[in-house]
Amino acid sequence: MSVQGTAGDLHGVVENRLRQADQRYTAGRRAIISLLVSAGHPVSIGDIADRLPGVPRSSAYRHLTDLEAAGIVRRVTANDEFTRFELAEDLTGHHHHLLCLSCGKVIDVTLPAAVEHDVTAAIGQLAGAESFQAHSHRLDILGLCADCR
Amino acid sequence: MSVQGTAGDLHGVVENRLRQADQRYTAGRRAIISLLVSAGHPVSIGDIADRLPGVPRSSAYRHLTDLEAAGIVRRVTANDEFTRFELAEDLTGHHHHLLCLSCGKVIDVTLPAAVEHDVTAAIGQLAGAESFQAHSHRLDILGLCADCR
DNA sequence: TTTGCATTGAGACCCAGTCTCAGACTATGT
DNA sequence: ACATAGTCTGAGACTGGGTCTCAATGCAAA
Repeated sequence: MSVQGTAGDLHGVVENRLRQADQRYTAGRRAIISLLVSAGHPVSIGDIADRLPGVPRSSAYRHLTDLEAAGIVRRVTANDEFTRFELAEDLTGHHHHLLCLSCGKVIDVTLPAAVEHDVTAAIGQLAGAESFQAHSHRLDILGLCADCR
Repeated sequence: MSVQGTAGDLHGVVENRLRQADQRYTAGRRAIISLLVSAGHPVSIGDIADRLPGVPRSSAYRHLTDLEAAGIVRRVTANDEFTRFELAEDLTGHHHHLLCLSCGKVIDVTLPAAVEHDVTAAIGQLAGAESFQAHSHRLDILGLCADCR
């Protein structure tokens, strides 16, 4: 289901999606995508400011908003932390998060396929009962990471 | 597992928990708890300001922070919306949320017990593999409510 | 009633995130 | 090569949710 392969493939996919949204794959956007890929976990605006000092804050927000609208990145909101961003699920595969309540660290994890399947089926039923149109779901596990426990 | 019963029981439980945290169950806090109980769904600061005009914003935040620290209320963060608050799970029972991406509405739902059990077991395994100490989990279903779809 | 401590209201303050606008860049037509 | 139109970018002002401070008040125990 997910689009995986070399980094070159991924940049091509990103470029195509931006094209479909009438947008260009410029240096600033490429820098942010490369950062998200190399990080391998959700990244905050602060991380981006640290690692990409040449990209101003307003541009970073704009890029991320545009990339989100084009279905390339996704927002991750921890409990009361600031927003983080990661590559969209269809570029990386469906997964969930371990969120450390102490340091804010985010670790990606994947449920066993059978459990994920049951959850998805249950969500379909619950949503149907409320006439709710479900687009996606997120399962976040809150606790303390190995460093903070 | 959940502490349920009459409203009187609940206020007693709240009072005891505050006592254990060396805090009093004062009029402002009681007003907020009553609002959370009567609302029956997560409530935003804006809702509190509307329904409890006598409670200033700074006091409302302080009360909610204190109540959260005492394990009486819980924060619910929608995708990029502002924070909402609800009674802690052990006062209302474990449940999950349908979050409307358009209007921000939150609907409480409960997974079938068998699915919930499998999810909890899977979380235990995933957390263990990462040396992560899991305290709780949240499953949010994102989409459009009946009014917005 | 006094003393000590928790609680409260009012408002200044902070800062993540948004908005605006002028200038730079890029693609395409001539 | 030049012009033109439209997109993209940087800089900074602005917004508003959330926090912090501090003086005043309320409550409990002696």
